[in-house]
Amino acid sequence: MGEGLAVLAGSLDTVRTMATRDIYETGFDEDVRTESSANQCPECDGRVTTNAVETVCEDCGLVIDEQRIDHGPEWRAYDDECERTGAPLTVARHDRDLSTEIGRGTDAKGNGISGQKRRRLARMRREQTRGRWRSKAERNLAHGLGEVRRLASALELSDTLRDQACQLFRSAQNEDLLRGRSIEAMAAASVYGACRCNGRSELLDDIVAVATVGESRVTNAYKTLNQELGLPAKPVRPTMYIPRLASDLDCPEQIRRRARALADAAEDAGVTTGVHPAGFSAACLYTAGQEAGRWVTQCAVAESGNVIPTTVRAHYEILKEQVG
DNA sequence: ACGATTATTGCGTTCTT
DNA sequence: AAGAAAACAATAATCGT
Repeated sequence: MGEGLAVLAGSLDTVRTMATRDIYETGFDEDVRTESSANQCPECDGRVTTNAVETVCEDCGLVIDEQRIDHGPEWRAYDDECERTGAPLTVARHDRDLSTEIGRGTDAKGNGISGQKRRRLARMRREQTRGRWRSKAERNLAHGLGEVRRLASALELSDTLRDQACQLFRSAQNEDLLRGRSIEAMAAASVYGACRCNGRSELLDDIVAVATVGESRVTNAYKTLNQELGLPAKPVRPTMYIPRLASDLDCPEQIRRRARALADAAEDAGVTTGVHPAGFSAACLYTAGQEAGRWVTQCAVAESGNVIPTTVRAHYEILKEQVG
């Protein structure tokens, strides 16, 4: 009995430890990305990975190719109830771009319009504009999607990613997550969520930098978004910080490559779970610098990674063990 | 600058109300 | 079921060399 309890206590301890180390490791277990060693980034010769939506350089973040999914037109049998045709729908506009615009000046044949007819058209246009938003919710949706589009454009995200963000915003509104939160905050959170779900290296700071609201509000919105919708967000990995920190420190190409290799090896070895990604990344750069003969100090890399030298030191020790 | 030691923080678990 | 508390790992702060 006593022995059994001891064993149970031991296993519980292990479980708890693992749970604690899981903070930065939540999300997908399997990595859907596949490496294509044949491809190299034209900008920096970095390694290139391809996922479901795009091919992107891991070093500089350059998007090399997008794999758009085009299922072609829908061909259906005659006994199907409906046929669909026309321009593709988009999730990026509140009315999916299906609304009618009433032009001015000319009719369909390009002839001029005058007099009574013009006044009638003007009235129709006014009513059309008034009736465009059937409800407050729809108005909010249009506002939110506009903001998402603006953010996506400011961050130079791909159309695919932008549409995912728009879809997230729609879901957020459908789940009534906007209550008590600003539309701008949820829009920013949607963009961030889309980035995280695709394993992109954009950080919260990057989104906040172009957002119109403060970081805390975006954080709050993203938290609820993540909780309520159960986002398949991928963990933030140390390798995501390497290019950022490297350019921040004017790092030589060779050292950056070495730091990447170190970070990759560490991730494979599973020693990066539960640690501050930026801190570990900073340690990788420091270690690579040491190997190449004292390139930067611990303090320097720590500062650019927004951590303290102690943290860099702790991971530096681990990296030395790894190498040796 | 680097290393060692101590303090703080944030987390999930577990016990309690 | 919700909150308090003890326990733990990672990080920050501090001091000494």
